[in-house]
Amino acid sequence: MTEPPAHSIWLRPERAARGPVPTFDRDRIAAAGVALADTDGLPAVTMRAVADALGAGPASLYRYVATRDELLELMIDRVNGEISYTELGSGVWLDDLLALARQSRSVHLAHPWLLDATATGTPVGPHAVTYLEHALTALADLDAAPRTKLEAIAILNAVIAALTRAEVTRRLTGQTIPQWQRAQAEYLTRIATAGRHPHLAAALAGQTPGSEDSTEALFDRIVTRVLTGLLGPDDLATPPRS
Amino acid sequence: MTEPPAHSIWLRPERAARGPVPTFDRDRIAAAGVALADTDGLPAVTMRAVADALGAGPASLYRYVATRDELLELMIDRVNGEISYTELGSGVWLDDLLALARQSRSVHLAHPWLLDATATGTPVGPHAVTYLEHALTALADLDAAPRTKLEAIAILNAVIAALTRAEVTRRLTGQTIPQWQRAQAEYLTRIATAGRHPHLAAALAGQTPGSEDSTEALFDRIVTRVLTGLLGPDDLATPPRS
DNA sequence: ATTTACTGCGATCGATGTTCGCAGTCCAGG
DNA sequence: CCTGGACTGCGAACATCGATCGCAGTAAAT
Repeated sequence: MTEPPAHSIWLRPERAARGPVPTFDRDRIAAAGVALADTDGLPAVTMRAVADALGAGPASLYRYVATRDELLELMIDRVNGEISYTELGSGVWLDDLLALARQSRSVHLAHPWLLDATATGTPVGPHAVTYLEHALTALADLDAAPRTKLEAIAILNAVIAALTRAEVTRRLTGQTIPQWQRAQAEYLTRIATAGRHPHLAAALAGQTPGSEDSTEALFDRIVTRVLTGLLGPDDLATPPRS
Repeated sequence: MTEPPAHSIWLRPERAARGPVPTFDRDRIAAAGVALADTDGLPAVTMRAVADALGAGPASLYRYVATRDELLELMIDRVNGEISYTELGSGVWLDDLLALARQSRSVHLAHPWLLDATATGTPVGPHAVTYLEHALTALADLDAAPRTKLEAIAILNAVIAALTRAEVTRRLTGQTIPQWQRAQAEYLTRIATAGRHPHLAAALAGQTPGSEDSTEALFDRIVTRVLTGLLGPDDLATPPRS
């Protein structure tokens, strides 16, 4: 009766009661995975690669992790631990959430693979729970249903992800690596100028690549507007329709 | 000198000038992939599965598609073609974008795998361009920079995806399929009630599972608030900070 | 000391994306 | 009408990946 632990990895004890002392631990494994992903991207994080980055055999990892997705969960939670909460506690919920968003953004920029890793609806690890708790703390004085607050936080995270993804791809576009971005741009302009898409053509033509806003300022502005739209007073939600 | 076409699939001609008439075409392949994904999920869409759903050999697909990701692009574009634009043209940009968002939502609900397929920053196909054009048309009379409009649309799409993902997982939670949702809920409540997370505990306790709003009404309300926050008048963005 | 439970891991399985080469098919140009 | 070149379908195979199995060694519990 060796019922396998169908639980989440966070509910499973890290060390067993009996048996030899393990050579590694979850932290070292997660660190190795993060290092690999940071330098060579998510696809480079294979079980074998992580294993012999640790100097272990290919099958040894399965003593610590039930599946590759659990390894990704460890990695995600590890970089979520890099978030700092020292700038919170301003007393203004919008400022606190903005600080939180900035922290999340910088983590995503430092670990671009995080965007792909969290893209599939991944369960939340301990550090994500800490993040959630701080966000709810920031909203404690706000008069809104808990459900509304949780939804606002979820949407904030989605917006952060979208903005950061655009930023990452924009950063890579200037470099040498990518191929499909060129193809997409060529395709877009070709389609737009081939008639039948006048507004798109105008929008693409109206792009002024130089003299952009500071990326941080733009990020702040958009996050601010989304948050005020979501959590601001009710009369903002029924605007100039008239 | 058989330089392979490094272009996007949308820039590549579907049929060759010479040679035998192909047995299949991109539409049929995309349809087969969509059918497979609809019934058994995205992982079921393997090259072999699609091939012999079509009655073809495993390697024949590569005459139509350079890689599996291109097959996914075909599938994505195909379901994007299910979007209807008949309810647009109200003259009020918010109503038009809301109608667009509703259409996008229903497509995502009809094809849940779309969430995972578009999660990785995928290039846009012809039908996505049509979608973009309609969104820009709705915003034509609005006084804002093209860049702002494009960003607002991108964020709207991200919000739609987040809301729809929550809806899909909520729908599956009631059923038999998933395992990790239970584990996650158990983990969340255990963590929250184990102290150190008072606001989370309060928020989870404050959930009233019965008497929820209509999902459509909630969707409309959130999308409306996000859009007015993003594209509404400027004085909304500097709120009760006082 | 014996039992029990765990660890590291070589070998291996099954599945998947993709490539190669060949035989057959169809169109363009003469 | 014919012929050459280009394309098609596809069986076979390759590389790689996630995951499993079983065994020898080790540490704690009894």
